[in-house]
Formats: sequence, structure tokens, C-alpha cells
Amino acid sequence: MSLPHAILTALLEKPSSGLELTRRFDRSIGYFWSATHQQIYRELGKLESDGLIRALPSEQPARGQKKAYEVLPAGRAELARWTAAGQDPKPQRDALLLRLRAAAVVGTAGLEADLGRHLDLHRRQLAEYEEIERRDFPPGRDGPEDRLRHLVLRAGIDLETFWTRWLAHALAEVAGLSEVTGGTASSDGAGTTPPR
Amino acid sequence: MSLPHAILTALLEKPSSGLELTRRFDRSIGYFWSATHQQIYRELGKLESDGLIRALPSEQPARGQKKAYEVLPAGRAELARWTAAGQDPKPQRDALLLRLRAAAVVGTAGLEADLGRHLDLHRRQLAEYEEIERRDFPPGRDGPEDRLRHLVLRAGIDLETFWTRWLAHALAEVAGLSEVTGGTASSDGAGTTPPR
DNA sequence: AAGCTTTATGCAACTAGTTGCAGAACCGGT
DNA sequence: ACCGGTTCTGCAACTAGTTGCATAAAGCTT
Repeated sequence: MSLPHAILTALLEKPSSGLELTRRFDRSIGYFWSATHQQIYRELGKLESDGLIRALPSEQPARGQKKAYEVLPAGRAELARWTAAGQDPKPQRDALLLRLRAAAVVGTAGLEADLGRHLDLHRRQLAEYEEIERRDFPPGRDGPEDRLRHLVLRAGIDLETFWTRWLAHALAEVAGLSEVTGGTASSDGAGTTPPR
Repeated sequence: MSLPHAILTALLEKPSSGLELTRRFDRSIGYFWSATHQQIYRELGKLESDGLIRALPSEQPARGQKKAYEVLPAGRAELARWTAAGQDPKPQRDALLLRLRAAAVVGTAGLEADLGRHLDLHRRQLAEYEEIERRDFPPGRDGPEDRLRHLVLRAGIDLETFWTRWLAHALAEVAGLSEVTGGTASSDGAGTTPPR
């Protein structure tokens, strides 16, 4: 139940149309709460009919016509309420870790390439975050809002740093394994599931 | 599309009934791929009708009666296929970071308590992981399967370490902010959304 | 043996997120 | 003025995950 609040936040930062929101989700907000344009349009409709946002009155709002929204007081209040409320963390889901665990049972064949690809992706993301930090948070700018936003960015940077390190380590480990066993570790499951 | 593979992995490690699987998901597998008993029962049915697993023939399988499953060769093959195949990482979703960003706009009121609660949860999880490491990976045990499983556990430990550190830092930062502004930073949105 | 609790399996309905497609305006070039 | 690509909005159908409840057997209690 966070998408509407992600949208409210984005709209408070700057009133936007559906597509503008989509683009901003692809850049900044989407780094920790991604959404497709479909979700966004649907949610905008819902938020409007709930009276939390409204379409800025401009040109006639026809199909294929840009339509910008702004947050109403009720929307700001709802966002404040949600921000203050406690929430339990969502259960984790990480397919890569799961695959590593599966590899312990069925063998590591084919894993290396994908680990490398992930490493590359995380390196890129890290570089992007660092670029943003350089651009948006030069030493000096540190009003309350900046400090909070910087904190969030730091989480992103540190997370990507963690993943690049871990993936590099994992890659070395997996490479070591396939070297020893000649391509696949325990691909017959011996040692874990004894043949019956 | 990872749940069936999580189940196959778990069943290869040890044939189990639905409830046993559920419990094991709550402990080890669920740390990086959680699932409710509902998902598991449904998926077991699907996997069985697809011929990837089968019910161990034992007592008559009536309702309210334990029914254990084991993986068939086709299931092992499917798991190996999936493990080897490359997959794009799922888009990130982190409600806490989102809330911090919202707080930059609507104020930090009420955040501190919840940050503290999250810190506590992550500390507990970290302690649990470290306990598992002590118990299951004493120095010496390092066959191929152990190395891979240990690698996964290390990811968990390092992630939780990261979060506890970051949360402690965030908590200090937020406390500093509310001290300066008297409880809420920029709760009227000034500075970000100039009043029109 | 009658009732209560726990264990185990499962159905049905719902919410959130994804994918594929389509239609209207707008913006160039010819 | 017409055509073709791009922008912008949106519907419909699907997949994955969650919540609430039902039902059957087994074990314990009196």
C-alpha cells in the first residue's frame, strides 16, 4: 500500500502529468519504489476520485493530452499520516540468493555468467548514485530536507557498494568451485540428497 | 516466478509435507524468499500435476492427513535449468526509504519511533544469522555445497549489518533534525513546494 | 465418550503488480 | 494536406501474493 504515497510525495515535490511521473519514477523515486505507467495512471485516477489530488485546470483534458495533477490538502494530510505510522517491513525476496542456494543442490553450471552480469548492473547503479551525489549534494547544502534526501541516497550507495563487493566475492568463490570439480559442483546432488 | 523453484530446492534438501515446508520457509529459505502456507499448498498441487514432484505413497492421503512430497527427475531438471538461466533483477521496493523521502516533504513527526523499531528488528535478525553461522558453519566444513550456502548466509549477515549501521545513523540524523526544528522539519512543505 | 485444542490441508475472494495492446493528439518532413 | 513516428493516456487480461475462513483428523482433558 505504498504506491499512492510514492505518487503523493512525487507530486508534492513537483506537480506533474502521468508520463512525467513515470519518467521520474524511472529516475529517482523508482530507485526504491518502482512503478509502471499503468500503475501510475490507475492510481492517479483513484487518488483524484478520493479527493487527494486534482487535475490542474489548463487545456481541455482530452485523450492524448497532457494532464497535470497537484496534491490537495487532504492528500498532504494522508501522506503525513502514513509517514508517521509504523509499518512492518515486507518479507524479503531475492531471487539471486535463492538461485545460489539451489545451485548448492543442482550444481553451479551457468551461474558465473549471470553473477557477472549482476555485478556489472550494480556497478553501473553505484556509479549513477555517486554521480547524483556529486551533482545534488555538494558540501554545504544541508537544510533539513537535503539531509533526509541525502540519507536516502547514502542508503542506495552503501547498498550497491555492498552488492558489488559481495558479488565479486561470490564470483571468485563459484569460479573456484567449478575449477575444482570441472564445471559443475555436485550436479548429481550427492552429499545432500543421498541416492535412495 | 521463483516460488516453485524455492519449493523444489527445499524438497531436494529434504522431502516434506506442506506444513513442514511452511515451517522451513519461516526459518531458513524464507529469509530470502518468504511464502505463506497458502502459496505453498497451491504450488505443491501445481508442481504435482505438472509431474515435477510426487506425493510419497504412505498412509491414505485424506484431508487433515500429512502428505509428504519428493522431487522427480523432471523437477530436478527444471530446477537446474532455472538456476543456470540468466534473470534480470526485480525492481527494488523499500517502503522505509520511501517514507524517509516523504518525510523530507511533510515532516519527520513520528518517524523516530519506527526507525528504532526497525533497528531493533534488524539487530535481532543479525543475531539470528550469526547464531546460524556459528552452529552450521564452524571452521572446517567447506565442501562445495557448504561454501555456497555459507556465501548466501554471509550476504544475509552483511546486509543486516549494513541496515543496523544505516538505521543507527538515520536515527541520529532525524533526532538532530527534530531537536533543531522542535519536532517536525518543514511540516508545511516550505522550501520544496512554495505556496502558490 | 464428549468436548476442546492443536495440527494439517485447503477453498475463495481480494489486493498489488505486470504485460500487451490501442487510440488520440502532436510534430516533423515532403 | 498527408503520412509516419513519437508522445501521452488508458483499457483489459493476466500473474503473484495475501487474508480470512472452513474442514478434517489427532491428541488431551475431564
